[in-house]
Amino acid sequence: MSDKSHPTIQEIYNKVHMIDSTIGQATVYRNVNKLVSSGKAKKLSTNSEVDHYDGDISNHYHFICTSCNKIVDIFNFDVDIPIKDIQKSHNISIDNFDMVLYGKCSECNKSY
Amino acid sequence: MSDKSHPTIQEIYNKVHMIDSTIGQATVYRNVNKLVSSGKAKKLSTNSEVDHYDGDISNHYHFICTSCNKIVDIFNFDVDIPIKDIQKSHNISIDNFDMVLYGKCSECNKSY
DNA sequence: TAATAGTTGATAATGATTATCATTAAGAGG
DNA sequence: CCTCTTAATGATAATCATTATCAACTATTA
Repeated sequence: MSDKSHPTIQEIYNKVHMIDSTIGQATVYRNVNKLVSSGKAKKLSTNSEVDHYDGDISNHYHFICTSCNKIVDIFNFDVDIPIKDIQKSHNISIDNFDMVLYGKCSECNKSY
Repeated sequence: MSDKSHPTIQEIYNKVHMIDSTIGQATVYRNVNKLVSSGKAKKLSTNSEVDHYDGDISNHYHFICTSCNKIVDIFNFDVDIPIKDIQKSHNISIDNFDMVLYGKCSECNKSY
């Protein structure tokens, strides 16, 4: 839950397996899914084939660098205003969202 | 490209196969991927296991009803302002984004 | 202690996507 | 029309992430 690296299941498994080598992949899948379905963690669906997971369930965006594939949290913006507007204008209720921004991070922009 | 239903590959295949039954799945996969990688269509990665595709590459959000799984386009908001702010404050360049909102549509909110 | 319910690890099964490959189609000169 | 080269196709096999299965183990309860 404290991991800020947005790991994949495989990365979580590797980490867990280091600590306790008796734990299998299935257990990691089961427990991560349990966290997600109980709302204690979030699944990040991206354009990459593997899902990433985030233990931070607070409202924030994600930025993915299309060069180095790094995932960065984006916190400093007011997300409530557009959400409320959309709810009102479309007569829907929004419980949750995933915003994924794609582009180049500052490091990858430097290199040419 | 004119299909506004955000179809899956399977749905595209079904439609295409009706028109010309000699066309196989592989061809649909290949050509849809070609459209996506050349920027003429977009892949929508959602929390569901199958990807959906959108021939409309203009900037807009998507709303997915968690009851009936309907996907709705959300156009009426100004997406440029937060994007520009984020680019400036994080020193990144954003080429593209996916915003997926999850909740209940007006029809599913009515039923109880 | 005994009974029941829940969790686990190993492995098989599933299902969406991708790779392979022989065949067919398309294009470019001549 | 021909030949040559290159690209696209359909069928099928392979891949890979995820899920289901199931016997063994653990926890809980009475």
